[in-house]
Amino acid sequence: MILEQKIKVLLEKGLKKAFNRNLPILLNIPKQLEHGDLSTNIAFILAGELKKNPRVIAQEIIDHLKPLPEWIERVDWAGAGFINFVFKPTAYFEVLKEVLKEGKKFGSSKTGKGKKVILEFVSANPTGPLNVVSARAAVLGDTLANLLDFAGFKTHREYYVNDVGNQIELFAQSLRARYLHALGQEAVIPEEGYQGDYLKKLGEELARGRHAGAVSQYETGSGRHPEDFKKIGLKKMLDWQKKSLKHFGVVFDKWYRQSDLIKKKMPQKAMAKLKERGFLYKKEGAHFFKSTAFGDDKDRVVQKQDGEFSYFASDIAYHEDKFARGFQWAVDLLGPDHHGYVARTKAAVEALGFKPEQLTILIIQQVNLLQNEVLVKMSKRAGSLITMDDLLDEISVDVARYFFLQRAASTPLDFDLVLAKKETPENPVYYIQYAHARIESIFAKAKEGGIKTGFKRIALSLLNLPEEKELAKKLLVFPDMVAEAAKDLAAHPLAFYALDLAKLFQAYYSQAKQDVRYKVVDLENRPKTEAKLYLLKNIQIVLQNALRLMGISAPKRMESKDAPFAI
RNA sequence: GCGCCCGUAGCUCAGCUGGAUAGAGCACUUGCCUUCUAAGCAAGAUGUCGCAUGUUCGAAUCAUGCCGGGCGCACCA
Repeated sequence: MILEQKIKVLLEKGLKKAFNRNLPILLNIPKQLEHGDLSTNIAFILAGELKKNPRVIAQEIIDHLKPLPEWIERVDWAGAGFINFVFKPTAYFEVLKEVLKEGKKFGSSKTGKGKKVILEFVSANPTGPLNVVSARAAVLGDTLANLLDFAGFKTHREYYVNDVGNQIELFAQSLRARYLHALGQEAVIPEEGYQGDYLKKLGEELARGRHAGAVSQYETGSGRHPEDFKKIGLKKMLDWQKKSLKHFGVVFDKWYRQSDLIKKKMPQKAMAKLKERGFLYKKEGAHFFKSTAFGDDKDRVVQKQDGEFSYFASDIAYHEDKFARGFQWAVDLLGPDHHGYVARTKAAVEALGFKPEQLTILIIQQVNLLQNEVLVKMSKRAGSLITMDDLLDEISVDVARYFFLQRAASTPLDFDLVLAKKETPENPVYYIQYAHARIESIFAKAKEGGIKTGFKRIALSLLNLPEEKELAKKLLVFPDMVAEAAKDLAAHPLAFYALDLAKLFQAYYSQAKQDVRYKVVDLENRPKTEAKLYLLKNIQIVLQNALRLMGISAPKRMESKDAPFAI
């Protein structure tokens, strides 16, 4: 909070005068209103050192804070020795001018100092449509990128395409089999291949093209070359994935192909570097990376007995390249099945000569898709999966995004499709959007009454209801929440914050039914109306900022009132 | 066996750089629509914060051990 800094300085001076000490001061906002606006436990910390009663210390500190700035009403100690500050109510509303001035930028900061950060997320195999787990990763990664941008970082969203290796071969073979089936020929889908319906359709599509005689660029001689299936299939899948992601509001800056990396011989180069640094050795015909030197459980194969590089070798090269491209910080979002990867990847980064803190790996826990409380088993190869697209057939992007953002990445997510649909009417996201829309319509009402909303001279003392102070407080805490969330790489505080703020507003608004003092638009009392609108404008700005960071729309009207959630 | 995540209200989860009476959403009960959208509001009930020990003036929060659940431990990607 902006006022917090001022209190800190005040306390520092007081400490110096009273005890000649210089301690880091922690302030927090008490849960109980009776405990004031800000409180500190500094007396407890000093008590240990000075061997004195914290209450006595607290009193001494308070004595040395005088004279108090005019915006502080009083300071006293309470409980076992907490020092509590109580502000004059107008202090908050005064500071709200900052919110108005900063508008869209309110809450942003320069803490990132323009540091270049690459976020890699989703990175699913390009062998099929994206499932709901990818959806979670996509929404979280996208929101974290927004958050980091807002906090002053320079972010880059990247999708790593595993277009090399066994899975792709199996995928191509599966597609080829489907294609041949469509032509009435015998063919077998590999045992570990991809059974999904989408490949059947694609195979048929390709076969139709052949019969029509329209397509030939993929054909060599009499039939399609096996490589073509890889190429065509890959393109189709990537286009599909891009489209699905776009529907979720997620657009990547770059789709980075593993095959490009291999073409450029980057694994070789990275391995050479590791060797040079002494972290590579040969055993039983394979090359190992000495990841145990950096805390991994065991050393990892980077070049197999058959001479091929392992997937991990490409990954090492990929991370090397991230830093070579000038990113100072790499954030990887991985699925829960990849958490065994954390130690070795961090080890690789360190072995390549980078600092361990330059790579942050976030594990996103699974999404348990439930249908009537029964777990839906998903397997891409078997073709039984609920895709991102399916999800958006059921619920809106706004709801989906909010749903995924409500939970910490480390928490598994239970998602009952039936329940999600049913719960839609009470979904918090509509509640938040409603708060925003409601403010909009209040402004429309005010405009009708010819109320000016330039906010030139606002009589702040007219904002004298306790809820108004609470609202202002909540608004002023927004930048701290954003900074904290960015620091923790956590998006869920945004979701909770928005809900809290909406809740405070809705409660405040509703009081007007019982109590005219709460009525915003009052043409008989224009100064009061303007003051309240000033507060509401600030609320709206902050709601917009919070929603924008989450990639959720801030509608001016809530439509379909009569049949709110007919599906 | 080793490693990672989780265990907080009936359900799903916040809170966890230790702080003063542990929160939200959903579900439940009871009220409230001549007044800026009732997609709403108010009131009510519910907790051995998995268990134990320790550190501390103070522990849901930190440490250690245990119990329970999930996931991972490939020369696959």
